[in-house]
Amino acid sequence: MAKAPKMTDIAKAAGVSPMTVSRAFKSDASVGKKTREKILKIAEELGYVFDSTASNLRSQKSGFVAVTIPSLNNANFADTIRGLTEAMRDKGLQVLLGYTDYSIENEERLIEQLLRRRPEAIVVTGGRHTERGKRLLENAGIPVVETWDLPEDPVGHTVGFSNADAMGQMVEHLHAAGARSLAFIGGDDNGDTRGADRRRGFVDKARALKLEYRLVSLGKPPVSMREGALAMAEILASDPRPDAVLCVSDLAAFGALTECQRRGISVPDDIMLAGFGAFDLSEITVPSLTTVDAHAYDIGEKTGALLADRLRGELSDDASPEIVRISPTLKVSRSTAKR
Amino acid sequence: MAKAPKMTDIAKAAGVSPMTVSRAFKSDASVGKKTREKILKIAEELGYVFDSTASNLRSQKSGFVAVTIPSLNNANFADTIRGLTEAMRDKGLQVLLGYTDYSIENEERLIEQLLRRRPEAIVVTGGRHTERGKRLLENAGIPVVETWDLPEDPVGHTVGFSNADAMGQMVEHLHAAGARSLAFIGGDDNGDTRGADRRRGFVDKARALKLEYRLVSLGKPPVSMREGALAMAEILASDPRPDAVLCVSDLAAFGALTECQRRGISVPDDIMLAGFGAFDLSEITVPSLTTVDAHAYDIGEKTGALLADRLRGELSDDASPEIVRISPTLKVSRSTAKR
DNA sequence: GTGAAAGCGCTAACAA
DNA sequence: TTGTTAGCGCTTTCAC
Repeated sequence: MAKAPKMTDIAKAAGVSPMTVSRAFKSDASVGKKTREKILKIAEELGYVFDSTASNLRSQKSGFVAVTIPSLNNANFADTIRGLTEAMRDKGLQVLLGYTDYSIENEERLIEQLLRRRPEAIVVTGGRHTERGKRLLENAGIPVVETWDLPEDPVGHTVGFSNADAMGQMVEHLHAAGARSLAFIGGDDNGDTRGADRRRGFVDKARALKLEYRLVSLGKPPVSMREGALAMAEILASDPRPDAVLCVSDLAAFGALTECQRRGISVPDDIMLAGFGAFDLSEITVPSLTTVDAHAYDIGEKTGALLADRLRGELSDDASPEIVRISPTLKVSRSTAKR
Repeated sequence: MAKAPKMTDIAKAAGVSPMTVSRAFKSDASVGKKTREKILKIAEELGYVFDSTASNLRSQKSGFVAVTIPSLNNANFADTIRGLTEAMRDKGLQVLLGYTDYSIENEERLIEQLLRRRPEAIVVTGGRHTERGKRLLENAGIPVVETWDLPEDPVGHTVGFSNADAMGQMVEHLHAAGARSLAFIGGDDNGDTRGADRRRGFVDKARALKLEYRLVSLGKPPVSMREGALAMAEILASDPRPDAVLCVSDLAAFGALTECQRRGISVPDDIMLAGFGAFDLSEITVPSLTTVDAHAYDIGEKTGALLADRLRGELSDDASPEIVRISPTLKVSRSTAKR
């Protein structure tokens, strides 16, 4: 196969200068209409593929927005990425994605790796980082957005919500539904700050309402369906049983629900059950799960909109770190509705 | 904030040439141990971040492997990406990911966009492409891998399996389990070739075994849990009912299962049910779902291994397109085990 | 609307 | 082990 043609090859073939070819590939540049058509036709015929690697270096714009999420295999984060990708697409920006497996040490390595690609902005999940990770973000010289959280000391912009408050609302709902003793199924502390915040919100609100409560913690995050089932088995074996079980995610809640099904325990009549995250399955389980919709897609979309603004007006960035608060919605459903 | 330091700045500060700094950042290059340590220390102090954008241009190596998947929000594809990412990480290669929403027109646009970044290889899901998409792949001048399928006319390498055969095995299993009339829940044709192949495998095998069968098709892929439930509702309303229902994915199967639960229909006693994909939930539902494990993670890992080989020995590539056959495993479980 | 010259920040190739 | 020179394929800048 012949060597891949470059811009000068197209220029020669079209009888114009490389600069004109370059302009022909930008939609807004000033090129004669016929000239452009001719150039694009020749380029297609020769199988020319624009080299953004060179363009990026010269123009000092990569067209990337770097993003880190804890896990690919999580519908919530996938939705956020979709929202972000779609908000960016029109602006000609591409998402460069990496996952951390819920480890801030991995996050640090990932951030460094991503910054080497010279993204125009970086979006991270959560507000907890290693010291060096945080320093890398601060010194990156590009807009930084922390999502899915409201960090106390944000690095840059924020698009998120209080996981603790959202879980607190859930506790209030269960209290109103008649529950007086609760259990919380979640992971250990390490890594998943959102999970830890939810647990904290649970504990604080349970105390405030003078409810009995207990915590069932499993290994490191994310808590799987299977672990949810194991935790529920433990809870069901206890005496007295709690009136309601709250879970760090719908996946854990679903696992817990199946354990009830296996044992012939009725949800919500024998025990109420709630999840977090409004995953697809929460709507279709029997009974459907009460959960919290954190509006994952919106988080991505609003992050994209925020960045689109910032990347337009050059200077406007360090001027004003922005905080976009998302309001999670409590979705009450059958699993907490005693008949 | 001061301007970001570049290699020459580090060189000056360390009293060496830029070339030595460059070498200090490659793990295998020949630099004095003390020199390297000094350089790395200074770089860290000055907050230097290596610019791979420039490196890529000069060395004509991007360090990217481009990957397209139909959807981010699918645990199977997420697993494949994890497998691929982990196989690549050691080789210093990064995955550049894009999703097509199950549309080969989107795929074409995506391929073009990805190729502009000059990836060192490209991995696509499935073997069906637009004409121009296929041409782009053929002319890309880099290794191409098609996955999750065994295309009749592969562009380059293949790491996949026959979706039709796998579903055929499932039909055989149900036949052996005593089913004589079957139904298949799946999507329409457009886009999801894997789904269409599974349906074809279902039909062919059902005919070969002289089983009665029917198809329940829903909108465009992916078939959701909700659609699975709707399809099952339709099937349960029919008379006579089929003995077994096969679904294009575990997600559809789970939706179908919940519909049975809602109506007090016992799976497997009243009707047998099977899915595809070995999603997490298949193990934990009540009853657990018979499914096909396509070894999604392996697909990614083996693709990574294949590419690592090809990207090492320069010439070995166009020499021999490789076909790596994955053997899906039938996972028989409670949902097809009549008591 | 188009072109010429210079250079983005690294590293290949060669030299010492 | 270290340095020098040139240049990767584009686009900025300035000129016409």
